[in-house]
Amino acid sequence: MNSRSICNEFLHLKRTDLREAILEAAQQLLVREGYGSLTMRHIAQRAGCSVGSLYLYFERKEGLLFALLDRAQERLAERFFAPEIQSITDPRQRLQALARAYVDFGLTHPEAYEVLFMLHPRELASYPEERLEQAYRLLDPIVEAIDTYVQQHQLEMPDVRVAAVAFWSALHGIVSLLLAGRLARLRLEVDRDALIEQAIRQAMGGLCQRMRPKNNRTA
Amino acid sequence: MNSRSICNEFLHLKRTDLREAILEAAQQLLVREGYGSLTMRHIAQRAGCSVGSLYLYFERKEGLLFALLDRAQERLAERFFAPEIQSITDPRQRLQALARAYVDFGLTHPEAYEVLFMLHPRELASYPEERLEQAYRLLDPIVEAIDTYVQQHQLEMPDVRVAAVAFWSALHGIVSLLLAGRLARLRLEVDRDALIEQAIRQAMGGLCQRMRPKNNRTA
Amino acid sequence: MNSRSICNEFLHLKRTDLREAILEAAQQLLVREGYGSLTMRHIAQRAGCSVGSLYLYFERKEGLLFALLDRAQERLAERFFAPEIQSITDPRQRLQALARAYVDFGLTHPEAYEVLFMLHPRELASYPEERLEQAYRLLDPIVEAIDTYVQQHQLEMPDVRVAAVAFWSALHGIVSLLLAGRLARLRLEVDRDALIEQAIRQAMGGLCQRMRPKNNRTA
Amino acid sequence: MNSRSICNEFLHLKRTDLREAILEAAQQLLVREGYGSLTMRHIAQRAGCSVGSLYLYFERKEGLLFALLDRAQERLAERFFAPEIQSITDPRQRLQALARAYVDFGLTHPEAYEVLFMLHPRELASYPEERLEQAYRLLDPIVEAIDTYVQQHQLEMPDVRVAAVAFWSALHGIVSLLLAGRLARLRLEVDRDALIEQAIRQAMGGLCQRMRPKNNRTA
DNA sequence: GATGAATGAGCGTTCATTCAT
DNA sequence: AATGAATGAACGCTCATTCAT
Repeated sequence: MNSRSICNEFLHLKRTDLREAILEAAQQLLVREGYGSLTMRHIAQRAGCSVGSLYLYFERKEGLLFALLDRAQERLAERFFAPEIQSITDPRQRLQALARAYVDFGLTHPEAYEVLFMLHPRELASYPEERLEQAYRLLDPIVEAIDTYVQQHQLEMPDVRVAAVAFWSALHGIVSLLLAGRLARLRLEVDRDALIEQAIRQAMGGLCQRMRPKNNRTA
Repeated sequence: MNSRSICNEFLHLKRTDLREAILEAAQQLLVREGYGSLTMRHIAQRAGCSVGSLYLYFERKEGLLFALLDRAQERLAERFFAPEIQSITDPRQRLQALARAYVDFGLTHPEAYEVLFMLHPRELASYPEERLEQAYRLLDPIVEAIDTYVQQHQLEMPDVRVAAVAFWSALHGIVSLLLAGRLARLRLEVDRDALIEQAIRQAMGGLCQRMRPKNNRTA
Repeated sequence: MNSRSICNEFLHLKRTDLREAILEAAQQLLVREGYGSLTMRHIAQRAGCSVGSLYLYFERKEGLLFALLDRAQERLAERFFAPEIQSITDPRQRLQALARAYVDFGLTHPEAYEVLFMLHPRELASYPEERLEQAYRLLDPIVEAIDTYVQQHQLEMPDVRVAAVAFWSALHGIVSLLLAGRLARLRLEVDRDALIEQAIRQAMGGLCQRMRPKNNRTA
Repeated sequence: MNSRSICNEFLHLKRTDLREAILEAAQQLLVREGYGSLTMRHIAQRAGCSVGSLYLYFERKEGLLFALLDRAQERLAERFFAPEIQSITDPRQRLQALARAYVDFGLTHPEAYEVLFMLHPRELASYPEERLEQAYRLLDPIVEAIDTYVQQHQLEMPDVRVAAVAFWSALHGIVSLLLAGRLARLRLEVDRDALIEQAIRQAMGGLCQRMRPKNNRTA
């Protein structure tokens, strides 16, 4: 072990700090200025380091984005597996809690959400397959909750995973529209929270519509 | 007579059609390569003309994007106001037809949908206000259909516009996830059409969940 | 003589008019927007014709500039050889009248002056030698007036042509500084006309300073 | 170690000197090829660096021009405040020395002169006001010298500042005509230096012409 | 005679990336 | 570990000029 290694160990905390600072800077820039303004120059400037330093921690810009994705995944996972939610036994309430957690996560961590679900896959073409699949495994809690819910209420449902994806897509719809600011111009009479609550209500309501199929389908 | 003229004759392309060719090229590029690759050089190359020619038909890149938006609006409007849908009298069936038309529009005209609903508003900052509001007025048929549906079925619903937006956001969710290719890796057991059908079913089912609110909300 | 020639004769006036309109447009643009903004597009737009039409009357942009030069020469010549000036017999008064005419010409026809004396020779590199020399022959009236003046007052003067050039350069100095707007910031207490009058006075005064060389040179 | 490093070592050029090399290149281009050819690409090529490197030292092209102006100002100031001139006590001789210094400065530093006094103000529209006024304050030594001269010789002169501007404009006239090469074709019998000397003589002679106004003005 | 569509070259500028120090 | 100087390629855009009609 030469002096450089020693130095590295000694500086270990600082090293990690700069890496984090870079990721934070990139995240902030992404959500504030948009992907088009997410340049290495700006990241370095906001992180308070030189451009070259970025390449000490990330091989290329793409790798930096991948790291952002990893972070975002972790944060969403923390939400989904939090004791507050896991301790809810009633499947409907747990599903509702998960839905709220998802939307809340998207709105309070727009940068993470944007990276996770709104960045075009093109930009992440070479994101390792395994890490990407891991991302979508975040849906498992929703699948499980729906499964339990369906079984308990004896609902008819051909494929619970399909229902879960449809449920998730409804949540993604409201989050992405809100994040993109597309609902601002609609001049709704209700505030944002009421809209969200209604969207969640409808998403959950959609899960049990199969109970009375006869009256509705051909009415 | 140079090679271009020959080519043009061969392709039966009048020069006036170059404007359309440019828009087509831009649309294809946008959906295939992403906004980041939507450069004037690429558009010109794909349209088979020089960069300068783009500026004969569009004042700036922004104007070209705006024209794309206008086209997309027209196409969606054609779908929504088609006789096949307008002739449906049953409000539920008409709503379902609108939902299917919306999703189908998004999937068969991904470039239009992407421009309309997935491009970041930042890129369209100077899109004329009136034309943008006109775009969102495309949602009116959905609002009306839901309104009729709710009244006919005597459903409780605090604000039909909010419900319509939530309904729309569910549709947008499934379309945007499909377009972004985010559902490809989930290895669902059903095909794409079944997933869409289920998503629409849940979105519609969500509209009538308020009929039995007491047992579910606080159970 | 075919029908085309007949047509040409018939339209002869119109043709000449367009040529004049182009030159006028170019002149106005040159003085209002500067050489950097003197583009064929702008000229055509202001002249109310198409870009291609410019090339019917001028082989290239350079040729158009040359024509501007020719016009400017003619205008200055008209001033210098006007009866009002030619009829002045007193050499000093004629010289003064010429000086005033020169400065007035520069200030009232800035576009012509700019083309004649302020455009960088680089831009006129291929201006035909003969036409350029003809331009500088415009100085002849000044030379003659000074010559008569010197002889009449029996002034000592080694080379009257050199004196004339120096005299002219003083006039050019004040005109070019005024045209370029460089004197605007000096916040002089006098108005423009007084400054011009003083400049002319000094230029003329400089011609007779050799009369009393002893007291001045070594004082 | 690539070829550039070798070249740099060979030329004993430190990297910090690149800024100077860029300014030198720009100066040469400006005077040799004209403002129209003063492009960032040409500057980079002549300076032996890439285009991007220009932007390491100057925020924009305009900033590069401003730096040129600053340099030119300094050089002229050095001339005017040189001990050789400041030590001259006789006001007439000092004025003559200043005039010679001015003309000599213009002819030996044509690039500086062109930037300072011949570039169209349009190109320098956003040059900071203070720095521009500082440029024109360079004329102060001339004003002072004339003032002293006038007082000592008890000349009549309504406004010494106006006289100074007229004096300066005479100098500017000869310098700008020489720099623009407009006098080359006149085929004068005297050489350039004699012409300059005569122009200065006339400019100075003009300052004392008010001594005998009565006989001349209305004759 | 007149047009307008078209182009290739070039403009100022910014980008992700490299590398000697 | 960290830097900052440097670059080639690409960006959106404008130019003078050509040419079939």
